[in-house]
Amino acid sequence: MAWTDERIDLLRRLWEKGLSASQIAGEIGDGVTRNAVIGKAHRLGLKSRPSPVKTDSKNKKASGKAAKKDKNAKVTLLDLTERMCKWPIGHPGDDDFHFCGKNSVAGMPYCEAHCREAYQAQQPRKDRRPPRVRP
DNA sequence: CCCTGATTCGC
DNA sequence: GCGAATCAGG
Repeated sequence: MAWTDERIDLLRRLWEKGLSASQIAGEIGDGVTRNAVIGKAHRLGLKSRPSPVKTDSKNKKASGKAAKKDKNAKVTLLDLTERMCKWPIGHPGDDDFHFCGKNSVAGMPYCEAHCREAYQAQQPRKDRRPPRVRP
């Protein structure tokens, strides 16, 4: 398969749209793996941060008109599932208190972004290059 | 075990 | 240029 302009364009859109590499790969199909997507994306000079899943707390900019989703769709504690980010938004007791609700990383209480938030930004990997052992 | 993107490196 | 394998991390 070749990266035609169309595909590249699609990749760009989806990537910037916030879809995960695996999602994009699945979207394109045709044997494209997430690695291929990431590889290409990287090559294209698209983002380069450690697993970003945008902390989109900020509502999207409404270009003129926006087909708003459920404005009252707040993720409450009761809406949380095992795989949802339990990052609190607002203060407990507050009327606006809700949760991030994004897909959380398996085993983690938060989504990747918030996990990283909870801990610390990833340290620059300076020395990482153990020679791969391959015949 | 699920997943994320990053990087390397033979092709 | 491509992407599988690998890495690093949660």
